[in-house]
Amino acid sequence: MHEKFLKPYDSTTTESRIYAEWEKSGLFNPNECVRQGVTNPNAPAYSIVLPPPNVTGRLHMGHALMLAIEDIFIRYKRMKGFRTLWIPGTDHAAIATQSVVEKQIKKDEGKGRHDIGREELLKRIEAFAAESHDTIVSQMKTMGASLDWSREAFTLDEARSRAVRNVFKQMYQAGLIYRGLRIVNWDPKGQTTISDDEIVYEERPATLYIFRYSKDFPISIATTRPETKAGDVGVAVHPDDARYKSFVGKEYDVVFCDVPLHIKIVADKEVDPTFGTGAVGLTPAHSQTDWDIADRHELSHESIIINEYAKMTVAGRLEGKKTTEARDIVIDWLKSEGLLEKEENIKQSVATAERTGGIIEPLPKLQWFVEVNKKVPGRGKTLKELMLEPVRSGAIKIIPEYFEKTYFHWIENLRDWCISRQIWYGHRVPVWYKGEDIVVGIEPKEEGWIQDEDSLDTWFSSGLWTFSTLGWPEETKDLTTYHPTDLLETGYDILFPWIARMILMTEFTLNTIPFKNVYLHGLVRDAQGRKMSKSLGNNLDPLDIAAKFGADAARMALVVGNTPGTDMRISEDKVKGYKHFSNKLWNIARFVLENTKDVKISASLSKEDIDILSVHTDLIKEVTNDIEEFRIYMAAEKIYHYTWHELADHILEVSKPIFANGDAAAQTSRKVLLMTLFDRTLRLLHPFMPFVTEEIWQSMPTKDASFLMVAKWPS
RNA sequence: GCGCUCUUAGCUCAGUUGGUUAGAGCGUUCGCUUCACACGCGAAAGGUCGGAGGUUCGAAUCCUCCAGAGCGCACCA
Repeated sequence: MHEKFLKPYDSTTTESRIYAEWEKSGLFNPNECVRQGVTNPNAPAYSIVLPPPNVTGRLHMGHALMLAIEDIFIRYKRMKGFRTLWIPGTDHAAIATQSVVEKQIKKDEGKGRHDIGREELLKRIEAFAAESHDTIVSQMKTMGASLDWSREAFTLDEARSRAVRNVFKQMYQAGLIYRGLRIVNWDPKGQTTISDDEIVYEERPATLYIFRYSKDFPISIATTRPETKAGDVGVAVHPDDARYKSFVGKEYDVVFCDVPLHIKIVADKEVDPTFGTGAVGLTPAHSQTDWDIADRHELSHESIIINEYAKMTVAGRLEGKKTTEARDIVIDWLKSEGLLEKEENIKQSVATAERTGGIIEPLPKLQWFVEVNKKVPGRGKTLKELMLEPVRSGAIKIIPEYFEKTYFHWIENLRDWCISRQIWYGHRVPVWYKGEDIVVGIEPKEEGWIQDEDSLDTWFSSGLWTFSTLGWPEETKDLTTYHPTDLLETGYDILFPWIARMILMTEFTLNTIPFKNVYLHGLVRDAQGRKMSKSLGNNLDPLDIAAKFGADAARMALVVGNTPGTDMRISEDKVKGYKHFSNKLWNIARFVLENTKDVKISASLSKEDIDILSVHTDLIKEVTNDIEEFRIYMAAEKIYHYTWHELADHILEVSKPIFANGDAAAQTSRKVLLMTLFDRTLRLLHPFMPFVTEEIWQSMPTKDASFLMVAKWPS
C-alpha cells in the first residue's frame, strides 16, 4: 500500500496534479481515445457543447453547477464507451462586456465611449476579454471539467465570424432578415437598441394624469407621461363606448404647451374603456401600441419628439429638456391653464435595460430584424413554427418537462427579433452600402462601399453555437459525427434568449435540431435562499470553495438532491459534508488495501459474499438507469449512501472478525469481495467525484486502464 | 389578465411518474480516544406529507376547489 493513505486525503495537491495528468494524456479528445485504443472507432458518438460563459470576469457557482452536471454526463458516457466530445468556449457577450469595460473606464478616467474612440475602446475590451478568458479557463480546469481544449471556440473568433456572416447572408436572401423603421427598445443609458428579452420590468409607483389638450377639446384623456402628449396625433376610444361615439372621426387643432397638434378621434378595439377615461392619446412615435393603432387608422408616425438622449425635440418651452423635466413643465402648464382634472396614484411596471438599468424609451429607428412570421422558402413554415415543432413532436425533450409549456407560451407571443445594436464590440453587421446599392455577406472589393456601423445582438452568434463550434460552414467530419448534439445543459433563465434562438438558427441553417435533450438547472442561491450578488456580498467563489474543500466536494454539494428546474441553496456546511466523504473514501481505500494485500481477484466467492455483491449489482443498475433518465441528483445520493452506510458502516465492519479469525476460504472470498465492491464503487462515483476516485484507483490492483476516466463503466 | 412551479421532520430538500411501518443531509439529545477514518463510530427523539372534498381495494403521488409563497409572459393610455 502506498504510504499516502496513511495521511488524511489532501484535495489541493491531488486535484491539480491529476488534472494535469489527464490533460497530458490527451484523452479529453475522442480522436485520441480512439487512437489509443480506449474507444472503439465505430462506437456511437455523444456530444455536448458547453454554454460559453461571458468573458465579463470570473465564473460563479451557477457556472460550477453547469460544469459539474455536464462533466458527469460526459464522464459517464466516456466510460460507457461512447466517442464522447465536450467542446469548450467563451462568449464575447457584446453588450455585457462592453458595458463592464465602459463602466470601468468611466470610473478610472472619467471618459465616455466617444472620448476614447472605436478603435481604442475595442483594444481595451479585447484586452479585458482575453484576461477574463484566461481566468475562466483555469477555473473550468479547477472544477475537473474534461473538456476537449483542442477544439476550444470563441463566439467572436475567425471561424465563428465566418459562420455569422454566412447565416446572415442566407437569411437575408431568404427574405427573413430585413431592415425596417420600427419602434425599438432604445436604451438611452447604453445608447443602443435592445431586444424584448433584454428588458427587465420593474414595478414602480406612478401618477396617472387626467386632462384635456385644450379648453374646447371634448374628451379628457389619461396618461402617466404627459410630456409625450406633445407628440400626439389622435385620440382612440373603444368602438362600443357610448360616451365618445359621436366624436369618432372628428378632427381638432390645439396648441399643447406651445406645440401645435392636429388630433383625430378614432375608434379602436385595442382601447380598454375601463382604464382611465377610456380615451387614449395616440403617440405613435413613442409607443408600440400607439404605432399599431395609428397604422390601422392611417395616422402619421412621424411626430418624433424625443431623441436618443431622452431629450425633447419640440420647439417652445420644452425644447431640449430631459423627459423628466419636461413632465414637470407640462404639468405646471396644465395646472395654470386649468386643464388638469385629476391625478391618480397607480402601480406601473417600467421597462429597464437589464445591462445598464436605463429606462427604455420606445423610438422609431431603422434597424435590422429577423422576421418570425414569414414562411421560410423551401420549408413552407415560419421560423416561429420551426421553433415550436421539434419540441411539440418530442424530437427535442426539455427537462423538466413543464418548461415546455413555458416555451410554447413564449413563442406564441414572439415578435420580430431586433438584431442590430449600436455598440462597437461584437460582430459588425455584414452589410455594405454605396448610395442606393447594398451588398450583404462579403465585403465588396471595389472602392467606396461603407459598412453598416452597427453590430449584431450577441445571441445571433451564440444561436449558431452547436454547429459553428463543429466547423460549419465547412462540411467537417466533426459536424457529421457530433451534430445534432445530445445534450444542452444550462440555466432555465436563458431558455428564451438562447435555447429558442439556437433552435431557430439551426432549423433555418441545417434543417435539423441543435440538440436532442435540454437539461435546465435552477439558480444557485445562498444558505438563506437569496440570489448571490456582488452588492449583498454573499457570492461563493467556486475557486475558494474548491481550494477549501476540494472540487469533488463542491461538485457533490451542487449535484446531490438538486432537481432540474428548481433553485437550490448552497452553504459551506453542505460542501464540508462532502469533503468528509472524500476522506471517508480515502480511509475505505486504506482499509481495503491493507486487508487485501495478497488477494487473487480470480478466486471464487462464498455464498454470502455473492449475495452482498448482487446488492451492489442492483445499485449499479439503479444508478445507471438514473443517469440515463437524467436523475443524476438521485444517482449521486444513492452512491453516497451505499458507500458510507452500506460498504463502510456495515460490510467493512463485519469483515473485521472474518479477517481476524475466519477460515482461509472465507478470508480469501472476503478479500475478493471487498476489492471488487470498492473497484466498482470507484467507477460509479468517478463521474461525480473524478479526482479522489482517480487518485485511489491508480493504486488499485484491479486497475485495467491508464486512467479511471477511460475505464469501463460497471454492469 | 394568461401561464408555470412550490407548500413533506427544527432547517434545506428527495420521494424513480398510486402499492408494505414516508427518506436523506444538516441540526438536536445520549453514549464512545473500538487497532480504516474524531473529516470518526454507535444509539435516539422528531412528520395526521398546506387545508377541504373526490377518484381508487389503496393517495405525499391523480382530479376539483381554497389558502399561502415564488416565477415567467403580456398589458400598463
